[in-house]
Amino acid sequence: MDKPKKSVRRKTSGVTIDEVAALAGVSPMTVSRAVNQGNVREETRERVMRAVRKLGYTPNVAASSLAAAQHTRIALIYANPSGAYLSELLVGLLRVASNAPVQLTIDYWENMDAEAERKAARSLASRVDGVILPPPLCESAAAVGELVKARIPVVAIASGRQGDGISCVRIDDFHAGKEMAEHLIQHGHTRIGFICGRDDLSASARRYDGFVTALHEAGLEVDPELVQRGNYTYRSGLGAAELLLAHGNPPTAIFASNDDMGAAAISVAHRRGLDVPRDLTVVGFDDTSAATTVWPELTTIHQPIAAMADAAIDILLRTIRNRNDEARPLTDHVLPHRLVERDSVARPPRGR
Amino acid sequence: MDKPKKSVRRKTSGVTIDEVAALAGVSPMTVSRAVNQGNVREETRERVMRAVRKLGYTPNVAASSLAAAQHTRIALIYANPSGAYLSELLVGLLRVASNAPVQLTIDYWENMDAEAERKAARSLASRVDGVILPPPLCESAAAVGELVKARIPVVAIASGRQGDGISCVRIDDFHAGKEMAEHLIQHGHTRIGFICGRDDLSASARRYDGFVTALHEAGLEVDPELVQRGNYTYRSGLGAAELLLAHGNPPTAIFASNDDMGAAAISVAHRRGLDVPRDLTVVGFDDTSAATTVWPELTTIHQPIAAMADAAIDILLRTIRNRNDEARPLTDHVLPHRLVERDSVARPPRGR
DNA sequence: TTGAAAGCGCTAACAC
DNA sequence: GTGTTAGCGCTTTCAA
Repeated sequence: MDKPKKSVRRKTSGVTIDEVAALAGVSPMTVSRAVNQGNVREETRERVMRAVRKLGYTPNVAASSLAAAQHTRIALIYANPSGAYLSELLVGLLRVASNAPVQLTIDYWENMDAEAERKAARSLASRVDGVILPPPLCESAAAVGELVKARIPVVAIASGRQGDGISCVRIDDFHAGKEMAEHLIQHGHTRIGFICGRDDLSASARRYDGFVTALHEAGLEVDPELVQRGNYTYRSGLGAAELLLAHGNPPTAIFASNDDMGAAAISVAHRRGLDVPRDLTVVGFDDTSAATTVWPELTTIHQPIAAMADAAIDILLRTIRNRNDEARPLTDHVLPHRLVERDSVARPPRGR
Repeated sequence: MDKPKKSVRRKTSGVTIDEVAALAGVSPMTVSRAVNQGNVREETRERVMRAVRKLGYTPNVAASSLAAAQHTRIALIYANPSGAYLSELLVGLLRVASNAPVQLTIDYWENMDAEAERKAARSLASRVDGVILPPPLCESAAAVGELVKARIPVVAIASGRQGDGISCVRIDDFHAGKEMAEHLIQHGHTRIGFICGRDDLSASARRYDGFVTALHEAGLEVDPELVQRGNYTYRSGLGAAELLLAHGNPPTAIFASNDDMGAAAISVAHRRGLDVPRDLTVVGFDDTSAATTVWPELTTIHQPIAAMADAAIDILLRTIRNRNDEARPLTDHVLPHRLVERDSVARPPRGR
C-alpha cells in the first residue's frame, strides 16, 4: 500500500495531482488543465474528472498560487463595523478567496484623521497587491489618494467616485432611490419625508437625487422641511425622524436612506403612538439585518453584496495581472438592486 | 539593478527571503529561523530583523505552508446568518488565518434536515482538516456526529456539549446569566421576566440556570408565568414580551437571553406606552449590533468573539498537528465575558 | 548556531 | 491537445 517515496520529508494528508494523473492515465499537466478549464479534449476531461471525484481530489491552493506566481494579497479595510453589511461582504469575499490564489487580509482603521490614514495607506501599500474599500473609506481623499499614488489597485464597494482613479462596484443608487420614491408615490403618498445619509458619501447624494427626480416627475414638490440630515447611524435617525414627525404638517411616509435610520423612524413613530404602516409608512435602504429586527419589517432596497464582493475581487485580480500594461482601465461595475417589499408600507391614512 | 534571473518564469512582486538573506549576510535558512522564532543567536536575529524591516519583507504564506506541509483547511459552517455575530467571528478568524498556514473556507448550510446535514458533513470531511461550528449547528447531533466519526476535529463556538467529542470555546454562560440577574436585583427588581432562547441550545439553558440561581440566592421566587419561550429571533421576542407585559402583575424588568429579543421587548414596551427604562428595564445578551440599534441602547453581556475565533483556530491547529498521537485531548476553553452597562436599566418605578 | 541540499504540489513555458 | 522540464518561495532534514 504505502509505496516508499523517494522523499524523506513528511507528506501532507491530501490527494495530489499526481495520484489523479496516474489514475486517469494522463500527465499531471493535463489534470491541471482539466481542472482549471484549460484546453483539453472533452473526452480526456471526462476521464480526469472521474478520477478527481473518485479520489476526492481538491487542489492545494498554496501550491497552485505559488506555482502560478499569482499569489495575490488583497486587503479589505473597514472603518465602521456596520455589522450585517460587513458580514455579508466578508462572506462573499471569503467564498471567492478560498477558491482563488488570493490571500485575504482585513484591517480596521478606527477613527483615523487624514494624516493617520495616509500613513496607514503607505504601510498597507507595501504589504498588499490590491485593496477593497467599502464606505466610508472609499470616499476618503487621504486614503484613496495615497493608495493610488502607490499604484495599488483599489476597488470601492457601493460608493466612491471613479474620478479618484479607482474602480467601483456598486448598484445604481440614483435609480434605486427613484424607484423607492415611486413605490411610495404609487401607494398614494404625496408628503414624503427624507432622511439623508452622510453627505460626504456620494451614494447618499445619488439616492437623494433619485428621490427628488421621482417627486418632480410625479409633479410633486420637495418640501425642504421634510428633508432631514442623518449620518447613517440609528441615533441620527432618531433625531431626524423626531423633527419630521414634530412638523406641523407631518409626512405620511418617511424614506430613510439606510435601514438603521429607517428602524429609528419606526421607533420614534411608536413612541409617538403612531402605528406603522397604518399611520405612517417607513422605508429603508440596503436590506441589512436592521431591516428585519424591527416590527414591522422594513421595505427596503436590497444590494447584491455577495455578488459585489465577487466582482471586486475579479476586477482586482484582472488589474493586478495586467500590471505590465501601463494602461490600467478603471472599471465601474453596476449591479442590479431589488426593491424588497415587507410590512412597513401602506396607503396614507384617510383624510390626508 | 535588475540582475538577470536564470528563471524564465515571471516573478512575484514581493521581497523574498533570499533578498533579506543577502542583505543580512546570512543564509535564507537563518532568516527563516529568525522570523519564525527559531534558534538563532540574538545578535544574528537583530541583524536579520533590520534587513526585514528595511526591505519590507513579508513571508509568502503560500510558500511557507507548502514547504512546511502544514497547509490546513479549516471550514466555518454557519446556518443562521445572524449578521453581527457572524461578522465579528469572521473578522477574528480571518485575522488569524491570514497570518497562519490556514486556508479558511465558509459554508452555509441552510434549512437542512438531519439527513442532509449528515451528507454535507461527509462531503465536508473529505475536503477539510478541521471545522468551526457556531450555534446552532454545534448542537446538531447529525452534523457533529458525522464529523466526529470522520475523525475531523471540531471546535464549537459559544455553545456545544463537550461530551459529543468536540472541543468548545465559549464564555461561562451560567455565571454571565447569574451576573446579569444580580445586576437587575441590585437595581431593586424583584419581578423579573425571562425570555428563553432556543431550548435545543445548551448555552441558552445555562443562561437560564444562572438567572434562576441568582434569584434563589437573593431569596426570590421564579414565577413560571414570567418565563417565556423565545427562539433567539426578533419576532419570537415580540410574542414573548407581549405575553410578559400583558400579565396581570407584569415584571418590572425583562431579561432577554439575546439582544434581538431584548430589542423586541423594547419595541413592545414602546407600543404599550411604556418608557424604557423608566417604566420597564430590559437587558439583552451577546452585545451584537441589535443592542445598539435600539433606543435606549441595551445593557447586555459582551462576548469576546474575536478572541474566541483566535482560540478556536489555535485549538484546531494543535489538534490537527497531533494527528499521529491517538489521544486527541478535547479542550473546553472558557473566555471572560463582560457586562456592558448602557441605558436600558433603571430602578423599578415607585410603588412597585 | 548555521548552512546546503532537496522538495512541498502545482503550473508557465515550450516542445512535440 | 498533451507531455516535459524547471522552478514558485519557503522549510525540512542532515551535516558541519
